[in-house]
Amino acid sequence: MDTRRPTIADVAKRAGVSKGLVSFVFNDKPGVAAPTRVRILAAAEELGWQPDPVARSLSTQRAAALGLVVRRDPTVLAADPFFPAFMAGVETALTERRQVLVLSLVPDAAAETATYRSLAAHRRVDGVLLTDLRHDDDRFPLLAELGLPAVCVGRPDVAGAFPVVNLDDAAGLRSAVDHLVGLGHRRIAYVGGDVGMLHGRRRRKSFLEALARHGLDPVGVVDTDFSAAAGARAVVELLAGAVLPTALVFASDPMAVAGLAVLQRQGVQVPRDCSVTGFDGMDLGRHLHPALTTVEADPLAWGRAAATVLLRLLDDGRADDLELPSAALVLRSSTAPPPDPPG
Amino acid sequence: MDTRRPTIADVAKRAGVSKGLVSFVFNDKPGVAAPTRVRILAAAEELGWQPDPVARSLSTQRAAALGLVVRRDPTVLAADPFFPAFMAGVETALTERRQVLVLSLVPDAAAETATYRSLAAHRRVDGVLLTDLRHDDDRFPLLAELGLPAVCVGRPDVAGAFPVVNLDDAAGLRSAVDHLVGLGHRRIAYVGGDVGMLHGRRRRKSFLEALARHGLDPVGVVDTDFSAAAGARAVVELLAGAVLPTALVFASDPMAVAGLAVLQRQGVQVPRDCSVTGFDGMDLGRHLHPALTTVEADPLAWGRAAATVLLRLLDDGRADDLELPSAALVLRSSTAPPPDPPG
DNA sequence: CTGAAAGCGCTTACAG
DNA sequence: CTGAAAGCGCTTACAG
Repeated sequence: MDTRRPTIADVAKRAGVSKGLVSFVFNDKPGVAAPTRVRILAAAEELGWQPDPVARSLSTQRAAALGLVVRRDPTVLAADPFFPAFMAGVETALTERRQVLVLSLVPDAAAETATYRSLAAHRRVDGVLLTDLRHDDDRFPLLAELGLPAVCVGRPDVAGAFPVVNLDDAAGLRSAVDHLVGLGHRRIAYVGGDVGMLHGRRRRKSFLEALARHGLDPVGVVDTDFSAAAGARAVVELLAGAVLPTALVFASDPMAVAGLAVLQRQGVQVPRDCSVTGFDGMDLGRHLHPALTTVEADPLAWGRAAATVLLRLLDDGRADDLELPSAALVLRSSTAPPPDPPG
Repeated sequence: MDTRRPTIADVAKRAGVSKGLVSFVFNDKPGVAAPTRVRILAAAEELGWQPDPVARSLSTQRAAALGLVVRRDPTVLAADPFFPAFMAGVETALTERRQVLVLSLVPDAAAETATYRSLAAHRRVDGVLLTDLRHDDDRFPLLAELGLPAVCVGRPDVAGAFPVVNLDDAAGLRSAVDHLVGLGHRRIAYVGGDVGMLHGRRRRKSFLEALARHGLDPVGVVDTDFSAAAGARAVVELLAGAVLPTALVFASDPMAVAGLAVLQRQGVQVPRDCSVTGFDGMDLGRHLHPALTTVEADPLAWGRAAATVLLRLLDDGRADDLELPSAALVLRSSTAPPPDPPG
């Protein structure tokens, strides 16, 4: 019994054709007579043969792999519900296409750059998914230099060399503000994320704009690094301010959870004395006391879409931008009318 | 200007040697004269050449990639602090070795099997990291059939074909129980995880043994699937029982958080009326009110160790098991003496 | 200690 | 519509 795995030559011999023909069939090239095609497919099937991606890579110069380089502190990453779902979505798109996801978790900017360089130099991936887009993002010039195709997960702030798969945060934040104002809140504060990241920056802007549309100014705005610790500190700071907010809008769920704890610790009851909204739809939020009102997106769909668009870019040399359904407010029990409604 | 990337032939020509010699130098084979070696290295350096992993793979039949297939619901995965840190640890071990991590997130058993088969059939990875070990784990026969090397992250329940990198949970659980008993608790209940998973099963056993050493029986034991929702349900169930626990030991932090909320919702104050301990060291736990007493391991070190051992196995054909420092109890504020100490 | 050559398993012009 | 051959960029016996 031959334990050696079959090669294209075995299939060719069995089908009574040349290797080239077999290759043509498996690459959907035109010009193979239907009966021949059937014979070849049957031979491959019988032998259990599939093209070897490594050999194919050497010929085609394509890796059949997509890269995702995540530069985040593992602790912050662990608290974030986005990535696992996003990756699962990427996965669903890749599997059908016999592609693979190469993941790299890096601690800092230097490691990030080194990783992209290494991925490109060794052609380990054909393209990359760009998440956590930053203001003046140095990955754009880097990828241009490396000639590595990419898609932007979220809208970049520069005219793009790369296709964009966007999911609008603003609408969700607007609903959160509208909801609070509708409840009667006038003294609303915001605990934002990392403004070096575009989504952090945009959520902040969306909050301020939404508030302004009601003719309101924020009672306080604190920028953070998205960590729970920073969220907690921000609340301490806001509570020490001159005018106490009756509602707190957070740019992420982990911060909202930590903020909630600070409020409770200081004897502020949520939502009776102060309302709280989060952002991200962390599963744990629904199991808190009180359950967290938050803004939820669909990161799984986002991941699938981003991978699909990147694959399209690689195949066709171009791909259209894609706009996904917006993030939406999920009402739970951390919001209520303010303690002393005006009027 | 030549934009074509250099190949081994270019390096050989520049150094005035054959391609074989260059290859020997870059694969640390003996038998290259020192001066020649230096000349070759210099030529490669000047040209900025490094061996192309794809071409190398085709010759060596090694992928220079390790696989991690995670079969978990994205929601449960998102709540778990283990994986991001574990992967970051894997990363640190791989980078130095010019290896890459191929990650696959799969929803169910069928997809899991298909993924391992595909990874093996296409030689996309040289070996895999086995996490979330299960009782009677079907991955062992599968990997044996596929001839895919692996290392076990945690101790399997069968005599192993694969090296084991273990981190003992039992000690941490024991400290949690000892701590509670030392505080005066006698009515302790346990909210466990998925007993289909070995760590779920072992934590349960460790809890029961630790309790038995104090001559105590649990007031209740509930198995779950490790999800926050199940943790919440378990607490509802325990609170409806005949004898109320004064302390709850949870097999994971997300369950502990959800359980905490249920207690609070039912007017049970933590830790005054009931103490709570978690498991895993989720960062958010430290920012809760009350901050969660938990059992913490070092998943980053675990990831690095597991990858290192797998690489050793691939290089040498064998590798010794490795035992890491045990998980340890981290005291915070969710534990206190029981409301009515006996005696 | 070194060189020339075959081979890894594909793809893709090129010729017929 | 089909075949023979070169080439992708390495590694590794084999011969000297």
